[in-house]
Amino acid sequence: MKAKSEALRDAATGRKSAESARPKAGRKRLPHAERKAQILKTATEFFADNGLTAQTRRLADECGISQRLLYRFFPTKEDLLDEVYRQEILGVFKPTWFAELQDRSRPAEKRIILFYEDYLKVTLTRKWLRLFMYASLSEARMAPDYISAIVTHLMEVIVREVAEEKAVTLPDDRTALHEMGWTLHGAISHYAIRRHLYKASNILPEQKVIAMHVRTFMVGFESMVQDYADHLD
Amino acid sequence: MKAKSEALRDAATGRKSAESARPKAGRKRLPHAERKAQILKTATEFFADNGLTAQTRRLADECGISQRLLYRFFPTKEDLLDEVYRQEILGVFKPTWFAELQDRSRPAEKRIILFYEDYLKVTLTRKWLRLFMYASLSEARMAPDYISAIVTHLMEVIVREVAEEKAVTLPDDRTALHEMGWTLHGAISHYAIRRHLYKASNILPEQKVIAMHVRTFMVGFESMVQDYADHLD
DNA sequence: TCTATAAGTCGTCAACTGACGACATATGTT
DNA sequence: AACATATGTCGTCAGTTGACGACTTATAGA
Repeated sequence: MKAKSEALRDAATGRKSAESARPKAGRKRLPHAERKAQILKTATEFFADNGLTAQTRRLADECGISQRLLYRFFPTKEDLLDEVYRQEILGVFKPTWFAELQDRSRPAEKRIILFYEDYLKVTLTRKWLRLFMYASLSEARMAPDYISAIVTHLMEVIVREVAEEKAVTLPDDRTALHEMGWTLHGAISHYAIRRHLYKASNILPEQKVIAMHVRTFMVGFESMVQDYADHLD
Repeated sequence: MKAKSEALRDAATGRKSAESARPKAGRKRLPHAERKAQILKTATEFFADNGLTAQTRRLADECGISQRLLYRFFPTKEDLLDEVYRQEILGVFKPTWFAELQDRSRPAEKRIILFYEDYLKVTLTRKWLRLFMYASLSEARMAPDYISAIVTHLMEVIVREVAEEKAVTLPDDRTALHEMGWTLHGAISHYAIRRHLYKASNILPEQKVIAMHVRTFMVGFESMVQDYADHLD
């Protein structure tokens, strides 16, 4: 490697100009499970920052261990990536969300706001979002089919709950239901994308944004359903 | 490279198992400008598919030329990437959008729908979106500040136009105005992201989705503004 | 204290990668 | 036909990678 494209390369490899990494002098010899957990934790941040193509040597530096040791825990880099993905991306979804969204002792708007406050907390972090994007972009079968299915289901639940509360009759087309839900979800997700991927500054606080988007969704709900019905070809 | 992580590697490098590429036997010796244009066109697709870390050799294959020839046109890979970004990502924004959005001889809803139909056509394609995402994720200064500024401006125009038509008084906080616009823009952008990045199937046609989201935005506009005012701390 | 074993490192291999000097050839002009 | 020049290729260099065999050493149980 000559010099011209150092910046690009460094970004992709995870190199830091001045070499940070912990003082590898610290304590050593962790038990297997503990070391593995530490590697996974570090790897999550590392790959989220530097992309899935970042190098194992840099990761090892970041962990304060030799590159060889990584291969005592994971047969290949891909296996490591798989485990990071499974734990950090898939692992954060909470089955309780479905139940809570359908708890009709509370008004739907309240339920949806509470859901999104929790949802944003675990999934729409810098770490999660960047990792998810890198995974989505890669051709790997790690692809977000599973997540897509979960979110689609969440959308359907949200739309049905609002319709129930507002006594609105929904169309039979479930795809349309999902798209209606995505109206809200897309807006909120995009807030997170803007914040963590586009590094936007001058951004409103999370709670306010959620409240605003949910309100808009609730108020426009009837006419959205009506509009769909009107546009049937 | 041994064998285990072939799939991952191949995805990142742009290799195709059975080696596609055009029959490089075809006609040769294009004039400078023509060849450069061909390279840029191919490079756009190539990097959109395989990421910014894909290799120059594979790109050369894809172009049907030798790797060396690439360096007759671009001093470094980074320069090539810069030019792709400038042409394909930045180059598609149309200054006329601002004027058209402010043409009050038409109803605001109509203007916004027309705008988004055009906007989706040029920016929210697979090629554009993936490239934009890769660029956003990379630490490179190629970062989307410029785009962010343009879109933010578009948002402000849209919000002001709707407010004018509906005779609604807007808050002074411009950040709030932008966030209101992002309500709509995020929802529509996210539709494209879902479609091209998450490879979602079962998706409603573009026009319908735009109409639905714009309608929801228009109907909920007053209460969104009101809600913002209510939540001032 | 001795030792088995788990925890960890060194050094290296082969393929990959950006970059480029040296060389080859098509094409139009005279 | 001869030539100048732009178009294009070959081969190679040096630094980078994922992967792994061989080796070292801390630590707990006998």
